[in-house]
Amino acid sequence: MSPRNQQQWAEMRLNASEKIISAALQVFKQKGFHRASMEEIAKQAEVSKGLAYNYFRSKEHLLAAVMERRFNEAEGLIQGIDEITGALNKLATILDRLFDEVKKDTMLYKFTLTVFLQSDAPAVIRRIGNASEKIRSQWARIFEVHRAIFSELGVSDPEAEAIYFRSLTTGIVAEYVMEPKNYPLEKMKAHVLHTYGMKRGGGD
Amino acid sequence: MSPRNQQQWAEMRLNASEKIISAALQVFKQKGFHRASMEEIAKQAEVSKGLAYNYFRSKEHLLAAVMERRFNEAEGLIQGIDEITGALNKLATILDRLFDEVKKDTMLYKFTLTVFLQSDAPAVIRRIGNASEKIRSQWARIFEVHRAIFSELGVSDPEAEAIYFRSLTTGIVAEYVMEPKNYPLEKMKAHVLHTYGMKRGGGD
Amino acid sequence: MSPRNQQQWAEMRLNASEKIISAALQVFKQKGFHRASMEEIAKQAEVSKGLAYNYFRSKEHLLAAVMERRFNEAEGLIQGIDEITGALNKLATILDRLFDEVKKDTMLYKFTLTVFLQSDAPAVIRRIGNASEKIRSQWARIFEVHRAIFSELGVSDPEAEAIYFRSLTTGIVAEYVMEPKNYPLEKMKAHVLHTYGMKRGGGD
Amino acid sequence: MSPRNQQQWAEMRLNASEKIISAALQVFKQKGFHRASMEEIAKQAEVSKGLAYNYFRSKEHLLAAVMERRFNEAEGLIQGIDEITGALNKLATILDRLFDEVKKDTMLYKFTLTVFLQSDAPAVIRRIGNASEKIRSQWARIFEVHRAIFSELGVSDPEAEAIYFRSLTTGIVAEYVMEPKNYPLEKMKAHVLHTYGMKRGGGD
DNA sequence: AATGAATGAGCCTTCATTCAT
DNA sequence: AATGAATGAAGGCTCATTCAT
Repeated sequence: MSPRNQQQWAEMRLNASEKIISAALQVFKQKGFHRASMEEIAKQAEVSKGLAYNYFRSKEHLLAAVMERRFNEAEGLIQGIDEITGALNKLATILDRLFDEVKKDTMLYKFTLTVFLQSDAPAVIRRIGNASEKIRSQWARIFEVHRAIFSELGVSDPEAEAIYFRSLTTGIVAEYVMEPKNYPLEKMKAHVLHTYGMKRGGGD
Repeated sequence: MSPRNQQQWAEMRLNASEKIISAALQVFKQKGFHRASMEEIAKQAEVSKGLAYNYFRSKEHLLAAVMERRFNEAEGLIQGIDEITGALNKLATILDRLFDEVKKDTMLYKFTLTVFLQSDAPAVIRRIGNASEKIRSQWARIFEVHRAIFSELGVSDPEAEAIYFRSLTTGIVAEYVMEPKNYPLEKMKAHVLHTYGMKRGGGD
Repeated sequence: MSPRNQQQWAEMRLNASEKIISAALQVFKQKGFHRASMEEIAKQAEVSKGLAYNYFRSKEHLLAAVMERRFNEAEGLIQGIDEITGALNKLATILDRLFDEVKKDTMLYKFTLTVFLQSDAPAVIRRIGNASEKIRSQWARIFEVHRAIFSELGVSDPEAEAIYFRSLTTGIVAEYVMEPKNYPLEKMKAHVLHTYGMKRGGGD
Repeated sequence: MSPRNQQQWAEMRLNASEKIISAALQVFKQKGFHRASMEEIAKQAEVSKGLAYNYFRSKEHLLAAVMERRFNEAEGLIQGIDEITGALNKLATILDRLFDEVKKDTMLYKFTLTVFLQSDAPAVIRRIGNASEKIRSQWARIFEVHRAIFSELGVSDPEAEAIYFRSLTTGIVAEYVMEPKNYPLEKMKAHVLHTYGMKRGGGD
């Protein structure tokens, strides 16, 4: 009743909610969305199944929350990028960060890609609203950064180039997560940078 | 002895088998592997559930058969490519074919990508043997064609370039199937060709 | 934290669990293990199918639980036997109790024997652990009582005699449950006692 | 059409029928009645599933046929027993033969016992007629031999003794097949003979 | 007589979700 | 807020049996 209690409650809620989202991500990464059960997620979160349903109306809503958080974290990829001098350096930094993360947490990226490719999952997320808007805006912000870099690089159609770049990195990540053991990630990174380096040189 | 001769039996088996595989692909495309039920697949194939299990030991085996057939069809992408003059033309043809197909049957490519990204599906296919070998060899053949083209293009490291190219096309396809309405597929195709064209030009 | 306290939860679990075990035994007795369906067991227990799986991981685990309880009840056969004077009286009491039970609940003994003879069932129970140990120790305790009685009877090899006795009673029960209408159970009981009586008599 | 053809057909029928019965017994022994599938039985018999159904109207009818043949073979246990001098020797011979067989083909006896104990199987066999009568008469003949032996032994109630003896051997076999490794079959045989030997001695 | 493709009922099991407390 | 017992709808899979040839 007292404001303090309310705050405590709010914190508990936050904590529990966060714990559940984290647990869900863990289990989703291991088993994929369909094979993950609310039972296991709740257990992993050290929380009752009922509580999970207090916070998230359905398994799909929980997925949406997981994806939303993922996108919030994705901002790290472009954080402080403005302070780096030189478009190529920016690009290199972005690739470094992305590929490092992909190597460190391969399953995470596998899972994320799967969600976006699932016949129904993206639709689900879109439908779920709340998450949708945040994800969309986050996505847009990242894209904008890319566009700016290519603009700085003096590319003729920076928007197209940004889409091209995103496709390229998506593809590299996708191929990597399919067969991490055999995919020459570092070589591909060098290849990408080399390509853009040549372009810049050639464009002058 | 036999009321039907060998050939007749074989034809019956093949017929039913093909019907089931086709139906499975239809349903997989619509719902994804997990949401597709054997019941629905059988219904789509106008066949009893039991018969499906007569031909495929499990839903996963059916998936493997579907994927195997997909890869057989994938050969079309590189068919007769040798008769085309000029590495760039070959590349252009491959991209034309691929992107045409992706546009015509977007769900098919979405499904295929999903299968390869699923946490467990690739392992499944690998485990299922029979299919595995054919897929692997088909995959290798396509890759070899790519490599040869880049070799012809005079690229310094054709193998790396082939991997890069595959990643690039995978990424473009992936991004396209995620949002077909908004993705500038044609522009990207032009971009890819332009990129390689510049390279060739740069080589002059 | 908990809406119910530990004890309440435990009681609920025990209640439902017991209801399911009892129902399972009923259905197993009527139809045998293989013909009994979880559906029917749940219905008999006035419980949902899902709940049964909440308590017992599989039909086989349920069987193990049923058998474990049976063995706990089997202790009744030797309860208070020490307080009876005279080895022959002890033997007579054991036979009385056993045959009375067999007559009262013929199907139960039929079922129990079947379980132990099933090609796979004993292996199953052994595999299921938990139950296994209790059953084994219970079995051993009963055997020990028999051995002691024959020891008291002055038989030369009490252990062999105990095995012989167990085989004999198993056989009588088996033959009885096969054709209860026609098997002269009482006469056989008298015969057994007479046999051991003669032995004692012969010792005089 | 010609008599010769008819005979050939009859032979083929006999052969196929016998092959199927043998195969069924093999599979039943390994898996038990319920886990055995007509598919596997037919395969084992190198015969089509359809043919099996030409000979046996149902799986249960096939079981009945299997059991009937078993009983025919069971006659071997008492064959030529009349030519042995001395009731005790006859008894010893019967036990030798039985226990030898049980040791040699434990699964066979396990299966047979299971069939008779199954909640429904005996009823099934009874219901199936044809087999029933043969089995019943065979059973009666064996019992008669036992009775005669005990009569010769000078036992006061030979019929009761025969039932007792059958129960005893049933029990020994049952206990043995449950745990062949640990059951002292030879010792029990000696015990049985010793018991009857004492009786004879005591009866003088 | 003989084949094996085809059927469909039935079974075990899982799991998202609800609900009384 | 929190618990976990309880539900019931599916879903994968098996298998006895039928049937056209």
